[in-house]
Amino acid sequence: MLALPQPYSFELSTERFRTFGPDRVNLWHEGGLHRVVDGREVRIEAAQGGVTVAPLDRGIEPVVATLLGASFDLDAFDAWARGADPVLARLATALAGFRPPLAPDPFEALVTSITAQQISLRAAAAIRNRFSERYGRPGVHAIAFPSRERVARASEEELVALGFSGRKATYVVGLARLELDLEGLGELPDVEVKARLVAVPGLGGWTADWFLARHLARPHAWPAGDLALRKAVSSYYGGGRDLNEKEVRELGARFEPFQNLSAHYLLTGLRVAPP
DNA sequence: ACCCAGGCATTGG
DNA sequence: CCAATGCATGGG
Repeated sequence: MLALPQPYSFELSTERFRTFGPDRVNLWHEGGLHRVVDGREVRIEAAQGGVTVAPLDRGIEPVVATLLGASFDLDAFDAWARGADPVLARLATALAGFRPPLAPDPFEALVTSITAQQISLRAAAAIRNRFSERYGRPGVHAIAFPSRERVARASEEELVALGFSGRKATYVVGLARLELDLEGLGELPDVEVKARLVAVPGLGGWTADWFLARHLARPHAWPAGDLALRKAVSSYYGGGRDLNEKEVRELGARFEPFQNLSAHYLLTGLRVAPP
């Protein structure tokens, strides 16, 4: 049993893993979430006061806690939303206990974003599944996301055969082979993380923002360029008009200091509790 | 047979 | 500096 700060909604928090098609790395299977952690497949299920994790070997708990977004301060967000913003006040109630899941590993976070650039999340998931099946270590049902070392030995041609564009194949193999301490990025402030990432071919502002949001869980991360976020912000705040990236970025100031949680509540809100 | 989908780099003005 | 262009697959 892994206790999570209450309230916690396993159903809402894992919605993302079911909505865009099957994800072999974070696999929804018979009412539970399966993922390979440290080489062993674990099954995570809803339980009173948190989740059960089986098997619960040494060292598993911190990774699962990260995966499930345990570090977000939902109480503070909830209190702020009720006082500051009617839209989020409503979503905080409608989505009570929703915690954005995180990518526990930086290489996984970046490659996942590269696959999702420009194309639908369903198409990206299909390509990523083939990629994981090809290079990842299989568990029982789920597959471990391919390691950086394994991808460094892959060829661009192989990736293209899996459905990557020629460009994305170059980016992914290049990232795997790049001498850059991805783990060390977590020690740096937001702007510095972003600067280092954007300097890498294939990683732009959108990818860097999602890295800050969904890997590092940085409170101020606000992916204003994201198409789905722009759509969500437009429908909740745009008065029937489509807001452009600049407008969405400027509107982000209104969510200080909870831009990351606000973005997730708006995105999930649009699917689960539309205006 | 289209068109769009949770971008990015390159090229041309 | 900004606009136009090509890219890959999956779903409508």
